[in-house]
Amino acid sequence: MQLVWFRNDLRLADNPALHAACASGEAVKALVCLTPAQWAEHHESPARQALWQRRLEWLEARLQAADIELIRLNLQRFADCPAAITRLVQEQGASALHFNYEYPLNERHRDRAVCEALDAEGVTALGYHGDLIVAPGQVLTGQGTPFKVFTPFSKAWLKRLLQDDHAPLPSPIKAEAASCAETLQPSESASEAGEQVGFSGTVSCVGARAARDAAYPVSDEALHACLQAFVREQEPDYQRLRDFPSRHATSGLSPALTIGALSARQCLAVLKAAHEDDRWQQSTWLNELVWREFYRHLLVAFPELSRLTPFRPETEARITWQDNERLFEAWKQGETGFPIVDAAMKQLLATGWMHNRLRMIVASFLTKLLRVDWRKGEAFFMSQLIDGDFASNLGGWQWSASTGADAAPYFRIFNPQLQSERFDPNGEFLAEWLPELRQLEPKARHKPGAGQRYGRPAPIIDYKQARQAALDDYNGEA
DNA sequence: AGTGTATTCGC
DNA sequence: CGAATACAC
Repeated sequence: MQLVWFRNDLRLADNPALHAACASGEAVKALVCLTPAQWAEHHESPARQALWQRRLEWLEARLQAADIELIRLNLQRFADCPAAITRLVQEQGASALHFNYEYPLNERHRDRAVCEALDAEGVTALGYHGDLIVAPGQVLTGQGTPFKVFTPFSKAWLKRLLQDDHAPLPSPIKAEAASCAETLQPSESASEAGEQVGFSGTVSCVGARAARDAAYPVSDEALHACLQAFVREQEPDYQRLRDFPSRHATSGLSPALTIGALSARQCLAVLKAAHEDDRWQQSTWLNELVWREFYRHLLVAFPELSRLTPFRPETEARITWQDNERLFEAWKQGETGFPIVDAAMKQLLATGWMHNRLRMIVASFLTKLLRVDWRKGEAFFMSQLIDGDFASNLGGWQWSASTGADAAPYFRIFNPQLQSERFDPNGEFLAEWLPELRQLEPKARHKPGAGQRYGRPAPIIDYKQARQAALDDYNGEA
């Protein structure tokens, strides 16, 4: 008997670990380790945990139909895994354990300890790079070193991609009868989406509204319909429309990617299939998937990143973080008095999801204007996001704080009002999340007047002063 | 994946 | 005098 250990790879197709176990010809059982104390330490959000559980139930039903039992080990922390899995392997008489790698350091330590424990029992434990399109270590500079800058990485990544066939692995489990297929809600589902790359996984089907209703679909039928619909109908306009939060022009597949209900490789396959020529290679949406790959490759090449150390410590040494709990609290609650920041935070609090353009705006606001340590923002995002993904979130926050690989220069400070006017020109997004502002003319919503506040708080900082203070601090003039 | 300010251009 | 451009931060 062989075991497949499912983690954030809750899928049947394009799953190398499941594929290998089934290919052995032996009986197969599936395993999950429930480690709520560890998830809490990782600030994993309730929304993400609920999505993972729902998808697990879907997966369990499919596995059962193929006579694959799902075994749940109720543990607390990753450190409990080696002993519990060893005991299980002995009880079940398993000959091998298969799993797909996860790249944060705690996960890698967990997996190494499990491998060593099983090795001592004479049981084979095998890992696979099922989470990535191109495996870590496969994209290197001419000197054989890892890339630290995105643009050359992406060129080398594409070149490496084209050297191999990256067709997704088929599901080793026969398709089920359509009876348990989720039905897609008409019209809304495919268009409400968003994807995240800077800060999170990348893709979901239903955006904001659905998250609030716990209505992100978890069946393959629904997820693949969403992916197909996005690539066919929205991806062509993705570059033009993605930065406007009110347009719902992103894929919204990030929660599914983050828990591995969909793989990046499956996304790529659908994108390629939609093109008869090579133009898919220029897709801006593909570029977002490459960001996801980049941040995972970095995490493998520079394991210390997992300890929340700045990628470039010399940059962070020049920053004095302010430990102002009042300002941090205002940011968390969406009560800063800056409409675009507050609307974005309200969207996050209400739905567990935030448009990526807005993630950049609120992260710049927190790190540059409030000068709150980026690690506080990183942890808060993880605690709220339904698509919380350690590598992407970490990469996004370090990019925003200008401490990361290929980060924004420190002086790149977003002006919240200009960003609002540029990316929500008609004030529609503001009106959706700050209903008090609906009484204002669209153009006036970006900056409520000095006297009348229309039910919104006064700005907690003076933008010009805060911007100058950040620059002065960084330049050593403080 | 930016902003602020000075300078120049064009009417 | 607004738009385009240049450049510093």
